[in-house]
Amino acid sequence: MKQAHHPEPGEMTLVAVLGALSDPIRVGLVRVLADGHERGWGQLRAPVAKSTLSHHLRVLRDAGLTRTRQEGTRCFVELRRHDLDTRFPGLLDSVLDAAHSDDIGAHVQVTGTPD
Amino acid sequence: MKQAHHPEPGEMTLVAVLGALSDPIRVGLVRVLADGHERGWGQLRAPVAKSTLSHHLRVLRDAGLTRTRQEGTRCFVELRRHDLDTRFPGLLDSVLDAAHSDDIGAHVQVTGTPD
DNA sequence: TTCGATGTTCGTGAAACATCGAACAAGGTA
DNA sequence: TACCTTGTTCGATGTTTCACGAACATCGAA
Repeated sequence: MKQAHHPEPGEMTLVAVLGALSDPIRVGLVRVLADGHERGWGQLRAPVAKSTLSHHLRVLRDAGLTRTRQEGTRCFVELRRHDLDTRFPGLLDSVLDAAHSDDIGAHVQVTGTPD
Repeated sequence: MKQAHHPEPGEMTLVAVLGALSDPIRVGLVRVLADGHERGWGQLRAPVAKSTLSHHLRVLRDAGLTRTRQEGTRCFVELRRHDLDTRFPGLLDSVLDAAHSDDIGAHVQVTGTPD
């Protein structure tokens, strides 16, 4: 389990961010993380195999949307809201608004148990 | 040359719009159209073959970002800014701001001659 | 050290995408 | 009518993406 790369705000590209958000599952993940809380992998419930979920989380991370932290064998994700808002002002909010009103990615859920 | 389908605002989906914007050439096209003027195909200068340009314009149209009008054998495009702003408030503006500050899609140009 | 839990990576296949050139259709023009 | 211009569609090709299960690596607990 190697430490993944997180792009600096300056390394983030608009096209990569929009590409990362052009998938319902990833929009669902972002929605789930939008409350600002860090979540453990295990809390994330998405209708895909774990390797596929790992893939989607990687796409989000590589685009700079999320930050991954490792603690022992557990992993935690959080939304890089501040970095995003600084780099692309207003973008995340408008996407979240639209995702909410259209209920995109609703099949991605988070369990109540903290781990 | 058949008449293309334009989705109603209610038929537009967030994921399709973001997917359409996850390509530098298409972002460039949107930037060029962002001044609100209608443009003829022939004014659009992009570093791709004409069939590829046709493809990109179709993706934009299918996602609901642009409207195509036909006049004789010429075609004209314009940005559906009002529809976009109504359907996904703030989204287009934040994307255009980001595209401008990062100069995304700058290799897409528009010639001065109206046709 | 052995086992179980947690994620990542690999190998693979299907689908989607970007791209091109060639062929085509339709409207003007000579 | 013949030709030219304009844009679409088609077929081929190579790349990327999404998906899965299996194998692997790592850590903590028994």
